[in-house]
Amino acid sequence: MPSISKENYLKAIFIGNRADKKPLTTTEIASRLEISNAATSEMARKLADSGLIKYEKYKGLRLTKKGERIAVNVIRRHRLWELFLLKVLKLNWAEVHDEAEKLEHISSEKLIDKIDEFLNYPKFDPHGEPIPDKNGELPNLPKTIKLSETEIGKEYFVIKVDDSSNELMNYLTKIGLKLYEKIKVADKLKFDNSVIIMLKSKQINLSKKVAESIFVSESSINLSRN
Amino acid sequence: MPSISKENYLKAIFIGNRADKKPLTTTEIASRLEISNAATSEMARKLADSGLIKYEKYKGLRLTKKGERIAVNVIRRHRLWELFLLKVLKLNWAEVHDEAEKLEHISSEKLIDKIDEFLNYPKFDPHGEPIPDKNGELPNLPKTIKLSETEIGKEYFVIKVDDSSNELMNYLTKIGLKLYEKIKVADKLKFDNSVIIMLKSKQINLSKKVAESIFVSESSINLSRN
DNA sequence: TTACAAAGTTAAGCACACCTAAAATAATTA
DNA sequence: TAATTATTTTAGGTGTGCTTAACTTTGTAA
Repeated sequence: MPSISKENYLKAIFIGNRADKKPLTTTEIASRLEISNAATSEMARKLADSGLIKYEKYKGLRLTKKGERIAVNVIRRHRLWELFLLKVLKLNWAEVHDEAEKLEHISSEKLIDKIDEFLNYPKFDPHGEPIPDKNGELPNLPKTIKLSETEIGKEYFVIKVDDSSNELMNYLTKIGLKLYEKIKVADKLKFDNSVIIMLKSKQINLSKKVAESIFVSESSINLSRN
Repeated sequence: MPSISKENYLKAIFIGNRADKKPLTTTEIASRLEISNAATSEMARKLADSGLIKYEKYKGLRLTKKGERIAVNVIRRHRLWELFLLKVLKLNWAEVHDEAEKLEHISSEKLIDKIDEFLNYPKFDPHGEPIPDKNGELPNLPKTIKLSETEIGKEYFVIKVDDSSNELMNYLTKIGLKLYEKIKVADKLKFDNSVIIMLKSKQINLSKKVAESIFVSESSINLSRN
């Protein structure tokens, strides 16, 4: 079982993973984890020694199958805790992330499975990110586009929101925009690139920045696993 | 905020605290935490430096008010988590303790308060140990005696059980003996010092060892805080 | 194609929390 | 009381994960 620190490196590598599969640089990992380059170089060597990543000096690094399994498991633990803390224990957005960040490293497999069961095997976390199952399988996600890139007049389902800002989550909660809801794009203003949507006959104007943080799909998704 | 390690020392000192209030020895703490004497001596110095314990070399140590506040808070976190894991997430006795042992150190005040609220401000953990409230106040406990020291023919309420053995907890669960239940001492056998009790018209023979691990009172207790 | 800036690695050192072994102190017994 | 034994502390050392500073490699612009 890798240390908390090692789990965080593996998770950062998994999440930072690029679409083109090119190796990540140690610098990218360092900046993501907010530690020095030096620490990352050193850790890269250790992780490579234990077969968790593939690493060539000056060339970057990528997860091995073994490392990926661990990373996916950490992400499973994180996302289940986030959902649990928000829905069951009613923590707010700001608290949920930080708390899950700690809990993900110290929860036994058994505890996580119990939480999974309690929540009835959810497929998505509160931001719409997929929750890997016990075997590391991710649920299918429909293809999503940014709300800012939608077509006027069409209907969409809200599938995912950027999880990096609690401010955004609070705002969306306040205006009543929830995941999986159907919306209609009423208009898009050239002037400021804001998007006007219809949500249950209510008209809402979303700024460019907000519209770029909301991911929608033309098809809805099946939420439960069984 | 003290480190996990420091919290464990403070907790061990609080729990090991003697009735006569005499200072504990570093050796006692070391054995409780299963670490070397040397480590404990060193830590005693550090804790004394930060004003969490009073420590005189070769003379033993005791908590200061400040140290006690922290210890009680750790115990609050532990006992709330134990109850939560057992009742809500249905972990078994063996898992509950180890898990709580980790969770108690990384849970924010806010999270603990939410758990407290979810459980409706319980006064006792699953072993019958009192749960300190947010201010560190412990609920009143009735005077208890060991089941092995009761009088034949009298009725008692089960108040507390020794929390050091999961085996015992499993056994009590199996025979259906729960906390707060009323029992009648039917007989006590001189032969093997076992105790025969009536539990809801069912007769159960408890061995000397079991009877010494169960604490009872003649009066029942008020379970909820409000 | 070279030379130099940016990116990345190694080296040396620190804090923490532990260890074993040796030294110091306290307690016990002759 | 002195000697012996038991307890407790100090000294020196280890592994982890971080730091800054110095060095090496890589990529780019002249």
